[in-house]
Amino acid sequence: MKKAEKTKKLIIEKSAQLFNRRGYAGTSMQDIAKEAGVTKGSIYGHNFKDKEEIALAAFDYNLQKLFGELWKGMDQEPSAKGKLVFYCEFHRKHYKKILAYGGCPVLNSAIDSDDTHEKLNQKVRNTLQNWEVTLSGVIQLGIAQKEFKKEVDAVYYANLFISLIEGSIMLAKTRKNGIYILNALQHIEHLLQTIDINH
Amino acid sequence: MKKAEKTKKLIIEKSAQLFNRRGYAGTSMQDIAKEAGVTKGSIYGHNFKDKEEIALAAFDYNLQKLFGELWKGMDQEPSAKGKLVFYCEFHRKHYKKILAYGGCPVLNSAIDSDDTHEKLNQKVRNTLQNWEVTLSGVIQLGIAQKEFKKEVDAVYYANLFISLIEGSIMLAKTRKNGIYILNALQHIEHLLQTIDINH
Amino acid sequence: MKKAEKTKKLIIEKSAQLFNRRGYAGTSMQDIAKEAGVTKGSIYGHNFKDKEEIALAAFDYNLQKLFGELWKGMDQEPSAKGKLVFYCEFHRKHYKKILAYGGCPVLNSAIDSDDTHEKLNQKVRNTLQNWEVTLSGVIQLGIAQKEFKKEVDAVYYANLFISLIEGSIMLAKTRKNGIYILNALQHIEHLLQTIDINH
Amino acid sequence: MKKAEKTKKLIIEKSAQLFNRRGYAGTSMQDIAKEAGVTKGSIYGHNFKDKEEIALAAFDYNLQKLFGELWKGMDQEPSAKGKLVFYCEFHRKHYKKILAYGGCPVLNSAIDSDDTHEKLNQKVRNTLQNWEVTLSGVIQLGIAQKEFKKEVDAVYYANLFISLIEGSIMLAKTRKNGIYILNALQHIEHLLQTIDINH
DNA sequence: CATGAATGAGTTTTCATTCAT
DNA sequence: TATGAATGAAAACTCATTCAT
Repeated sequence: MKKAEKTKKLIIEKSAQLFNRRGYAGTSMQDIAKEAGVTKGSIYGHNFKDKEEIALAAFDYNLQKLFGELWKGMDQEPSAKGKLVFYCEFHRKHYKKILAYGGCPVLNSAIDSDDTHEKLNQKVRNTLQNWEVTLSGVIQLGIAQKEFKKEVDAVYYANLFISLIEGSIMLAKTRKNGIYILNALQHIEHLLQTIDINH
Repeated sequence: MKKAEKTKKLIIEKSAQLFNRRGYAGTSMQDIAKEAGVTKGSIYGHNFKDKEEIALAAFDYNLQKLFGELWKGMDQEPSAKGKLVFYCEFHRKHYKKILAYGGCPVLNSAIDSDDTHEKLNQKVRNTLQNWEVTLSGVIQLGIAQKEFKKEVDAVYYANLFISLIEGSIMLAKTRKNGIYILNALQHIEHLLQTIDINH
Repeated sequence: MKKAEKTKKLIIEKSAQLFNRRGYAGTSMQDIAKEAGVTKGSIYGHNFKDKEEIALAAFDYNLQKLFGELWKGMDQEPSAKGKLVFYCEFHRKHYKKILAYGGCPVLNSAIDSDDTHEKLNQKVRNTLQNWEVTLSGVIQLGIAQKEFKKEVDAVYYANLFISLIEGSIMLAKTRKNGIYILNALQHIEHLLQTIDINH
Repeated sequence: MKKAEKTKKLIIEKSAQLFNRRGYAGTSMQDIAKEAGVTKGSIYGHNFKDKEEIALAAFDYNLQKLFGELWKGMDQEPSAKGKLVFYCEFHRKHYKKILAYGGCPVLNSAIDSDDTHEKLNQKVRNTLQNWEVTLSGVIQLGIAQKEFKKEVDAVYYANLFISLIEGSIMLAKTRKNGIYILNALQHIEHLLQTIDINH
């Protein structure tokens, strides 16, 4: 990797943490430059058109950093149930890291960008749609593989899972207590029982 | 009401909308002054020490405006089940207004304030705790009144409800579709069935 | 005294302390109104044209408050030597009060007003001239009354006394130690010995 | 010298004059920017945290500018008497410049900063202490070298000299007449005679 | 007369962005 | 390319003063 690419990556990495913690308006170019150890001027050099472009790249970086392994891991599980159990295990294993990192970047960016930053908002929208598609796809796979009852509404459950996790991350972050996430995960696993074909 | 009080109320009302839509850093005193039809200077003449103080008052105002009727209405219902059904009905009836208003101020302020605005964050924390206490209190009332099974974990369910609603509001706001909220409410009502003593 | 006059006096008294401590630019109309327990608007009522007018009245008030008794007391002494000893005694007795009050208003206003507030500066200039005239007059009286040597330069000594006292007040105020004033007074009294006709 | 250093120096130089003439509160960042020919924003780009930091640097600059040569010159004189005569000569030579510059920055800052600007006040306090130490050191050297009588109280005289000069600068500035300084210097030289071992 | 409210120009400070070197 | 320096607009907040009631 060339130096320019390395610097660009560094700027994204460092800004990503800041954006996740302080939001778009709360993160200054100064802060980013300082954190990345480069000059403000050089950020514009050949790398980024403006602050928004950094924020967009930072969002992608955060997604990959926090959830990259999640989808990979789920892929490795053959059964739908296994995939969804992995989904819960993953969050149970990593929620502390997510909280320490400033919370879920999807939730943070969703709230931060609505009504103000259309492009970032669009990115979040796409992400949430992908999550819905992926999770509901797994559930439908489960139905096809006779793991889950055939009358289960896959999209409905997918979004329940997302709502439970994002809502409980907000609770945990604000109330400084991870139990809310653990309870939400427990409930998701309970739901997996109820849609199990053997239930 | 005196003129000063009227103006003060106006400043809070107008700023409350702006804060809910654009967040703390994204809302300038200029914006507030313009929206309220007063000069920047005069805002400080109305006993507002600084921007933070306005934001704190605005948060209280938003809470009362959007959820004031909720707790009142629940109080009127004698049965625990009735209270919780009212809770769902209320959200079903008002979610469009909430979305149009910029989303749930508790969720928005929770995300906006963490890591940066301690006082507002504390207010949100208190609000979420009150919600937990109130909802779990209703469930425990239901247990006492033999409406709900005695082994039900009241606090656990209370926070599931909160997570589901807040998470789904984020989804609905971002994906511009109220269905996520309706589905979350449906699930809450389903949960109420499962904890019913006659279930 | 009518109420209006009383209020006017109160404004002057309270502002006088503030001006002496914080200077002209450092004292706001807000501060004055608060300290005097009146509204900002009422200050302008029929009392004062603007802030400068208050500062001018406050200067006169401070002069009278801190040094009014000095010139009266000197008047009562028949001999020139007695007058000047009283002058020293007075400062020895009152320097702590002067320091606690924010220092000598003549010195403070002299520094505060030069290059910026012509009218106040003129007032200070007049005051210092009066002091010179009064003190040198006493010395000349002493010469006439054969208390002091006839070749003594009255104006020269008068201004030495003023310089010593004002300079030492600055030292005492800044270094938080009254000894500098006491030493200056001791030196003035020593000088009185040296110009004594019996020396 | 690099451009940045040059600009920084320029900002200090220009602000130093303004602060000495108009005081801290009376000097605005706008004024400084205009005088230095830079934009307000750029001032903060030159490692000045805030206005106070500029004022502190300006004070040091003024001290060096007006009195730097004084202590150097005194160092060159071998005898204590020579040093103190140089001290007087220096002031006699430069008092017009000091008056034109807005007066003595130590006196000005002492009055300007007391009760309000603690850091600047501390700097002034240190300066006055250094002056005391330096002057009394010279007098003690004179005693050691048998130039001055051995019973002379060095600290007492040092502060008399400072009081006389600072007090007379205030007089001269306000009454627009340098004679007060010249008389104070004459008196200091007279005092040097009286403490001379040959007197 | 007195007051509450407002005004608008002012304050210090920060920002994203540009550009000569 | 990279950087130091600059820019100008905008941020939060304060001020002396005015005036309708």
